[in-house]
Amino acid sequence: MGRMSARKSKSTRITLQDVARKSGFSPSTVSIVLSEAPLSRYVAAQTKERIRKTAEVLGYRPDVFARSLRSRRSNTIGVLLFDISDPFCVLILRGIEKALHGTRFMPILMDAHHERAQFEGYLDLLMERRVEGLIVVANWLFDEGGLLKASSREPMPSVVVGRDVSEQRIGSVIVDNEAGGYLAIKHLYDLGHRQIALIRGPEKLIDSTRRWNGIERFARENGWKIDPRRVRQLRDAIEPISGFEGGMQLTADLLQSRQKFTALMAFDDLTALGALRALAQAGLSAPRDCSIIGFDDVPLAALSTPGITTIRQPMEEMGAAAARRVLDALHEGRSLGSGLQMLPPELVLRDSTAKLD
Amino acid sequence: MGRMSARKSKSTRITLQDVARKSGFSPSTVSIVLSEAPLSRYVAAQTKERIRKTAEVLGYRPDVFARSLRSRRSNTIGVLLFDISDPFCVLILRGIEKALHGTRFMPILMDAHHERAQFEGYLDLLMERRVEGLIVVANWLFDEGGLLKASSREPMPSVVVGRDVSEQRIGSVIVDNEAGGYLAIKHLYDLGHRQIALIRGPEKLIDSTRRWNGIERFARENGWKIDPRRVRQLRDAIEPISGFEGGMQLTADLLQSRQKFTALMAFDDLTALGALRALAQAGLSAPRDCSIIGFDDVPLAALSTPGITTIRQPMEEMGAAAARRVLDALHEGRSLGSGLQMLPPELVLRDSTAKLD
DNA sequence: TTGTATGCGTTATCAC
DNA sequence: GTGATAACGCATACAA
Repeated sequence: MGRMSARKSKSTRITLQDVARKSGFSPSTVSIVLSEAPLSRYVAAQTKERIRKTAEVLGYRPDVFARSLRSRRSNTIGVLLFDISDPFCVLILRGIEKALHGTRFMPILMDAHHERAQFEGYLDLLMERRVEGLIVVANWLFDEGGLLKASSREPMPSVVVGRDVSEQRIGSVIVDNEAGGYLAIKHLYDLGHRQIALIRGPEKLIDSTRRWNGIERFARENGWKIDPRRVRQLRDAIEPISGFEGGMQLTADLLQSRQKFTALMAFDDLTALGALRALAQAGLSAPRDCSIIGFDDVPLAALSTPGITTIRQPMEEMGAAAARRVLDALHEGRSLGSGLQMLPPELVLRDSTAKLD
Repeated sequence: MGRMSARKSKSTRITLQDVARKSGFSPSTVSIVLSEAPLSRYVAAQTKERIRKTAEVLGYRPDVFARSLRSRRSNTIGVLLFDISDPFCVLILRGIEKALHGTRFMPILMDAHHERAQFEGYLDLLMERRVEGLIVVANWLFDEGGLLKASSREPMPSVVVGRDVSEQRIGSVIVDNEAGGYLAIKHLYDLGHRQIALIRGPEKLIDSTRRWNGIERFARENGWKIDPRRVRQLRDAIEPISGFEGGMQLTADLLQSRQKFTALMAFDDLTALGALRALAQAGLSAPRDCSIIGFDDVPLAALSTPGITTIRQPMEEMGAAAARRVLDALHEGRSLGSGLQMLPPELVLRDSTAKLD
């Protein structure tokens, strides 16, 4: 009776045992062959063939849970988003997915809704699911402390994309913000603009400083003077959308200040869109009355009218790079994952900037 | 020696056994208590207390894989997106997440990149991971055949949000497109517009027809005549972004046709943005020269200048509704999930429409 | 009300 | 080159 029990599976779920019986080989051999374990190198080609065929015919699907329980490998990589509604994230995601596609790994996504508690909670969840690696997509502010803590508790290859946390022992993939700031201001300058208003990013965001450094370097190199009266700064905030509000408000403020400016460099595209709105409300339009340049090249930048000239972050590539680093670390066994990787930005010409006449 | 083996776990992973030993109860009791099984009703309060405390102290984390292997439950719900880069999806996602939060279920996201093959592949992947329910977020075209097939192979509660596939045995959650079309045209009409251009959605998209029906009903009820010379239709396409291109092109076409129109109703927000661009290229602007209304209320609609007046789909609610239906079916054991659920649209006033003077 | 015994489907370690 | 056997960590039927 006990011997028969395996036979009476009602839901006709095919197990490895079934394949073994049908093919005439032992479960071990079947397992080795079907999971392409190293040992399968020593299995006769004919045997492999027969086993594979049988599995195919029976429609065998390995049980993920049994496999993971036994092998201690989940074949998953955790992807922790800080806020998926930020268009910045989506393309990064795509890059990650593409890089993971075809490997044995599948991404598990969690969105923290820019809430710290959720972030930690989901991190725990991912660890519980035994993800073998971790990619954090960070936009704006996020507290890397929690990540560090968790990551050290159960060390695994971790990469943060969008934030430089390389000082900690975690890998980072970011765009070269300094070069981006330089490119942006250079573009406006090359168009003939000299009276340029600047909206800096939030103080606590390291990106802000980097981009600013790029601007200052350009100013130094070209004998251009930054007029502090034409500079504003976004306030620290946790929601990306606040860039729009901020851009709108600060631009209105700039307009009221009676400091003439023929061009405006916004911290990012959302800020630029806000600036556009403020301009319109004052009866002005870009680029006729004022050129505007953004940063990021989120999808919206191309869809607004006028299209926003901007500095593109290669987001898909950044995502892919992050994924590849995790994969490499996983593959090579070394816990590599530390160190900073910077990708070059790129000027994208659209219609919001024009030559000063 | 054998007896000791449990003790020598190197990575200090705490198992249920450890909790049992430490607390002095048997593994089964501990299991019953910690997983809050029905039987735990009969366990002495004091026992529960002691077991919970011990687990807490030891830092016990149940092994997801062992648990799922044994219980045949994955505690996951598959979420299959047709294209995450469509802003339409993101809010739906959020709704799903929020509804699932706090339940024992966690969503597993897969993005098909509007490719049919990927769709099927990921569907398989999800089944392999033994998701207990399925939510498909469908925008634009998608072939429901595959879903149906898979779903019938291993029946589980499935809901599609964004497409009406209730004819099949799958649940659907959508916005009331007919009411939406009605609302949109009514708004323009109420503003005094009579010469209204219309850009219909792709022919194969059932939503197009529904919205059109709403328009026709309004026309009938108010003695307004739809002039076919002012009507255009988006071509069938699979990428949501094509709405922008289409809107731009068709609007340009309308402008050239010399059929005067004072307002334009676009199939969706992306189409409206395209129309805005075409208008600008012709030296016109909304709402001064032409009022424009969209559909969906994707995040971009609020950020463009002028802000797009639009018909809001309650996306977050739709996602939540879908999730709740799956949860209900799961909870009640019945395979309910069939039937159509329609949520009401809502007019969102922004700046792209104005009274005809 | 609690404990014992067994098996979920795999993979890993040996032995042959 | 292949097979027997023992875990992996948990949940549950059944016994007590």
